[in-house]
Amino acid sequence: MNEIASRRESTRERLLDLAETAVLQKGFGATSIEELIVGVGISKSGFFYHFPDKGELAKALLLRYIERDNVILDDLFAQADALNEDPLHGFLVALKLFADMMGAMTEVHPGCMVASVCYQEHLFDREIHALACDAAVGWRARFRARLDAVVARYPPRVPVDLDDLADMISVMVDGGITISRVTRDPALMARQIMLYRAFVKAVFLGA
Amino acid sequence: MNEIASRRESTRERLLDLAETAVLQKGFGATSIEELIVGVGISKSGFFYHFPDKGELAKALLLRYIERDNVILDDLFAQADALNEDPLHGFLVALKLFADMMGAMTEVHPGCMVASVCYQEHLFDREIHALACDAAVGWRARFRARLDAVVARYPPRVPVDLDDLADMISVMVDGGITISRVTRDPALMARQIMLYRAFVKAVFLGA
DNA sequence: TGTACATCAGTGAACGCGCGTTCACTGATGTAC
DNA sequence: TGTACATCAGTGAACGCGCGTTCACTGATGTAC
Repeated sequence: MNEIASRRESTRERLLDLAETAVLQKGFGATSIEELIVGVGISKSGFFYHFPDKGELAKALLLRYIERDNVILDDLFAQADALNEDPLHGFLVALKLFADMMGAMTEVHPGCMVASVCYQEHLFDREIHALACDAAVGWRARFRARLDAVVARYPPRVPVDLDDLADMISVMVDGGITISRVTRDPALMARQIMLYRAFVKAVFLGA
Repeated sequence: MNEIASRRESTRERLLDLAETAVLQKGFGATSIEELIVGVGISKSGFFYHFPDKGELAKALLLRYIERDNVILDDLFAQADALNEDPLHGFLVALKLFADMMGAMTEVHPGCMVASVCYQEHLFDREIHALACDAAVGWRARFRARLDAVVARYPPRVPVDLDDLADMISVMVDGGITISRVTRDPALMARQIMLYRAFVKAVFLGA
């Protein structure tokens, strides 16, 4: 917390920063320790001082990603709730804010860390997979809680399982990332989130 | 087309088969030529007789995957159309058939080849990326054509862009694969497709 | 029908490179007494 | 305040392994005349 530490980010953090962008762009396997240490300006042994092995880097990366993601979502919902009393309208506002946030990313959307780590590699131990699974279940619980509040006031007009509807947002985000990367259309993501929002609206308010 | 050729699959085809399952499970980078030739029972040089380099394997894999995918979708729509005159009901039946097909896969869903190739690797040249992009645009066109037919008879009750709604199915499939893998719930995929179906229904028939 | 040549579907040995990992060591800063 | 020791944040050299790739060669089958 002293001046020096806050002004210059710790080497470990810089390694994670660099690794994050690289992994999101080309995957974990294709990201070499070499490129990270060159970027940060330390020797290879320096890397192994911070991480016992490459798997530990993956774990740290995933952990940090999930934590940050949760902070972002907390902020977003807090913002939406500040503007709204009604649970449905709060949820819809949050989705709009989320879509805007995604739309603000001008570059082609980078990957989702959870998908990046889980898509490709069986390499990883179950510890890492469990981490990713917990994250997905956490998202489900978060959105499910919101939907429970909505459903208490707005009886759904379309029969839907609320867990599935909660999962759907994760599905849209991960799928949106993939399709927006493949088509090189960064705006696609935001439009898809808005479609999800339209669906939620139709379910609880009718078409 | 002679007896021998049809009875015993060609070595090249067996290489592609093996590579496909491996790549879908752990990604292209993590799939080694070594494991493929061991599985097929040829020498390493035998592999390079069939593919000039590993990139050419990726291209062949992607091409075959996209072709097969199109055949499956053609069949599925043909089946649905045989049962139905109305474009909307035909589309809804096709989506149900699609969800059933996905649900029938008991194992955890393997990846999508397009995502597998595009997610991780910047390694690949633009030729491969162009292939994947064409596939995505092809899916959009396919579903868009269906939606155009629907819209002619059923004015949408929710304002949606038809290209976005067409893309949404690709988004749901790719996202569904990721989330179903992470949560190890193979049935998740089918349920998400059914949610998409519910959305389409709500858009054109109302909630 | 026999011979000459071409193509197909590989083999086997060798290669160089980069990657993740190890290990003994070091110079600067912090803490105890 | 000075000395002794401990911890932190690395360095530098070496390693072995597996990977993709190359190249000269081969044995079986197909085709021309």
